[in-house]
Amino acid sequence: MEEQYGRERSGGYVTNRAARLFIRALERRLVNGSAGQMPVFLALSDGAAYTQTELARHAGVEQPTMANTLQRMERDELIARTPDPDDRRSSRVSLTKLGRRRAADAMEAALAVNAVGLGVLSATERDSFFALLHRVIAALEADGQP
Amino acid sequence: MEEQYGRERSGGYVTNRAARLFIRALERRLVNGSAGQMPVFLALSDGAAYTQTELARHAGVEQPTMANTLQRMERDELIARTPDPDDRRSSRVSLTKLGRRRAADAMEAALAVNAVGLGVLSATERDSFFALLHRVIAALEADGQP
DNA sequence: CGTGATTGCATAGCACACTATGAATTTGGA
DNA sequence: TCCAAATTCATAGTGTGCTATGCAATCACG
Repeated sequence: MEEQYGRERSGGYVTNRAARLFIRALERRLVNGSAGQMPVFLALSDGAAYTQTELARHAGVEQPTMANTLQRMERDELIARTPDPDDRRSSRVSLTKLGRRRAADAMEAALAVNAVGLGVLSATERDSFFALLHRVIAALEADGQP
Repeated sequence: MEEQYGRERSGGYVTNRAARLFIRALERRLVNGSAGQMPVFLALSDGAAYTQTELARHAGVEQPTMANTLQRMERDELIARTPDPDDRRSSRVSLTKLGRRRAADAMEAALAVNAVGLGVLSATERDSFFALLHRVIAALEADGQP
């Protein structure tokens, strides 16, 4: 018998559902700030300054997506851009004082959300969870390439 | 580029990344049509007619999200709405002939994407994958409730 | 029977993701 | 040197998701 295609056995459905629940759980814990800023906070919170392209690659999103996110974060005075002296096309992005505060809050919230979502799994199961997801991610990334 | 430990051990990051890769893999295989329509196709492809609220619940999205999706699908003549004779607030949504064709295409594409993404896992690992994700989803759903 | 609560849907406004495209700058090769 | 290719970023347009809110219809109960 053919495998019945159902929502509950669809990798796309379950990962999408889990991802949206993670995002909502995070945003409930953040009065100001939203989930798309997390990878930027993660990259910059140690004081480093990256270019937009580096941040996009680091976050695993396309460049225009990161451009929009940085525009909002600049509007909200979470980041600052300083022109790159060696390349006039480029800026180095770094956190403002406010940005560092928000980054610390966001990091704490992310830990709490992970505790809720993954806390129902044993340490061994958590390892399996990440290992399986990483393999699925690798397979899908390979599918996108020529 | 060295891996950032935090990102790779964040449930939100990995599920979000996997979900977006599933969506992109699906949409590459669909010339017309996009991923948000999948749950509607899935619910209606057996000829059933549901209300908007039922579809939203079935898809696991909020009502305004489904309202937008149905509006686009109606614009593209994939669905039709017939007024509910018993409740003048409500309509029953069903697939048009074009919608049924697109639903069949989408279902086939979804199976192909699952084969790519989950094909790297053994049957046992696939079972673990879904079981673990369902438990994480349940934990996060519980977090949202009072 | 009426009225307050609930339900079904629409709309507004935002965040964030994508593709496609273009402008400016830098790089590299003939 | 000089011009074509590559790189960096911005912008336009669309889809999908959310919360907040409002209106109309239905329901429930005193």
